[in-house]
Amino acid sequence: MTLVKKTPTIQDVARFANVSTATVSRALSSPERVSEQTRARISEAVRVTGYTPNQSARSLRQRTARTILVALPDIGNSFFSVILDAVEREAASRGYGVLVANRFPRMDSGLRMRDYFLSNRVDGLLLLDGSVDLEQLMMLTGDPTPVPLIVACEEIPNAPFHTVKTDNGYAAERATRHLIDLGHRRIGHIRGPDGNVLTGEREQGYARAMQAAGLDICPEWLLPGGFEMEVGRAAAGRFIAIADRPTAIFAANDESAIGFISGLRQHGLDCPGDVSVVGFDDLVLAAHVWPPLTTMRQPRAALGRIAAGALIDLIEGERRSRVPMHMVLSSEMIVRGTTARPPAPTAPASPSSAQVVR
Amino acid sequence: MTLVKKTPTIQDVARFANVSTATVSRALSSPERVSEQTRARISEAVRVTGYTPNQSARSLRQRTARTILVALPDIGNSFFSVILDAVEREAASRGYGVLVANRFPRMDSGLRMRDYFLSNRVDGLLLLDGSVDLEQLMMLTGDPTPVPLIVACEEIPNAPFHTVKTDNGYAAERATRHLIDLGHRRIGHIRGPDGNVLTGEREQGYARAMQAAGLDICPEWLLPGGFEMEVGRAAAGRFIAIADRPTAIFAANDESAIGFISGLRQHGLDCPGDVSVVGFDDLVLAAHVWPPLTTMRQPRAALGRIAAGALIDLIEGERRSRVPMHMVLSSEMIVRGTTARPPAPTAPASPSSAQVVR
DNA sequence: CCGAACGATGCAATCGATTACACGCCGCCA
DNA sequence: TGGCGGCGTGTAATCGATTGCATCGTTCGG
Repeated sequence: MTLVKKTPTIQDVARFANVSTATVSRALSSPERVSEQTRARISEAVRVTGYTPNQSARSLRQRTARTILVALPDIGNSFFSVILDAVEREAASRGYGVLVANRFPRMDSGLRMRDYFLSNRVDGLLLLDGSVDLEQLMMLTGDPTPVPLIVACEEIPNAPFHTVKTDNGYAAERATRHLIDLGHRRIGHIRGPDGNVLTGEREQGYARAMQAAGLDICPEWLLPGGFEMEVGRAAAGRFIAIADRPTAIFAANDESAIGFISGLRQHGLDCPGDVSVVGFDDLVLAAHVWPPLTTMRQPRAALGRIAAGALIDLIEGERRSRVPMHMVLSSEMIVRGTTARPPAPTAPASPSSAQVVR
Repeated sequence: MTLVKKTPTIQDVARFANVSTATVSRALSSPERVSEQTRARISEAVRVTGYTPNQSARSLRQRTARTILVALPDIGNSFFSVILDAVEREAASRGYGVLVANRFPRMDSGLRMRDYFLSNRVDGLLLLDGSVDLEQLMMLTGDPTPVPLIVACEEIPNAPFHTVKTDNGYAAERATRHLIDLGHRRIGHIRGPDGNVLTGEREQGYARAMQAAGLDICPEWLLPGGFEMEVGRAAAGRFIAIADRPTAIFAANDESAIGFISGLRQHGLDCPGDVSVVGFDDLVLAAHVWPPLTTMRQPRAALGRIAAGALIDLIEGERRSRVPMHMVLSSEMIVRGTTARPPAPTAPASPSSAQVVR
């Protein structure tokens, strides 16, 4: 008895309203082209039947999916997931769905992405990861099927893509200057992962600030790094072995900063008593560790929102401007509890030490 | 000159291989039904033309989208994003895409979800949030269009849905017992948010452990809570005002535990010196705060993987078993640095104090 | 030697919406 | 009054893949 009622189609609506399907379609997509009365009859019919347009049919005909693909290296990392949050919200507000592709560079990346596009499941790509294969990407975006693409957070060197990112270099400079202003003279740096663009940008910002203040950088102070806590903790091990230790560290991101601080503690050093630390990102976490972390805040929500918005603009206006656009958002210095004046020297620096204060 | 080459269709492949489109389709979806040679010619043709099936067309015809919708309250929260990670991986491995709907309960939830289904964009729903409107959900899943649905992590009381979750009650019991075994007798609890199922389950587990050990619970020790760090910090304020303070706290999740510890510190109390704390979840963060947090690990990756797998099973075998299935994963006790023996009493407890050790 | 059965393939309908084109009607202007 | 230009609507083609049914050989059992 209980017949499975089929989901209503545009045909049902048309029949109910006594018009053709063409008219129903028009009434829904460009209401001004349909007379007042018909429009009323149709919206009544839609209401009664409970009609929802079938997206597959629409996609097939119009060759659009109203969906964007967000490719990221690690959703599990809250740095990215906060961005994803903003992206999803912006996309939803413009009627777009968000498909996620996680662990992007590792898998068959290029292939899977190509599939998504060629199979018409997505209209554009938001790339939150600079470490992808440029070749494949170009193949995808270049002729004969140029694809709307925006790279956010990172940047692919020498690649002609639109980007949205923060002012990494300048932010690193400010972070370092903050330490200098507190009176630190020997300031070290925990680098980002090798091969990442951001690593270079932040390190250079750090170097510029040091140079501007007339401070030299001892090579030992550049600790090999990465973006994970473990790496920061390991850096602490190296750090305590340095003969004439810096009194402050600028870490390339919050995770390594937090790992570093926890490593310091294991070795009996206190932050900020013995060593001041500045991070980068301002993860939610940063405010809640102890001591709360001084850091450069990346406006991640804004970044996600802007990137998603720009991508959808790109999709909808088919004008893929030839010259790539670069949007730069500014970071904000957040001073909390991990930075303080340097400890008073307990003994004069040994004369053989390499570091210099000019 | 530069003609825009169209993306290849099944027609192109058929032409190239000198067969009909039907044969191409069969060669791709059920190779055993096509002769060896034809299959070879076709795969060659696919290779040459660079053909990828158009998903919209396929969806339209087969009424499936090969996509699942994951609804969650907050992607930005790493608790969820780690699950999402696993979900995405499992789904991808089975050829499914993952659409995300964030801040789920707040928005037009029911509506948006209905749209996703009715418009044939998704085949099933993975709900990581128990606080949704049951009515709307039933409307969606009930006849005439039953929809594959799995609720993970939480559970909707009295709703006939399949669920995948951890053994919250038992886990809470074990966490509490751990404190008891260390010698604590006055043990408090920071509750989860009001109205959340998990809040009750964890609180009851705590109560059971106390009762089993013959310990009474003073109402004051039940701190109003929530799942955010702020809440934990606030609880610390209440905590220090208690006349005869507990020597240990079982917090309903890691965030509130961490916030609580940081609040303790502000009030001059040490963890675990003065107060031991156990959390719940084992966020990545938990291992990296100071002191590293003792907690009950929820197997989040497994949970995501299993939930996604079960959902896809549900989608593919159309057998929506009438009786809802409940999968329970077991948690794991992770002992780190926030729990220790209770401090030696500095003075005999005042005789008027309310707490009791029987 | 005949017909059944089976394997391989083609034909054409189908999924549901969009849209180019055509048509009828009305009003306006010459 | 005839022609023209909108406006509102309908007809039917179209998007690309899947699939029920028909067809054509071949093989094999009786």
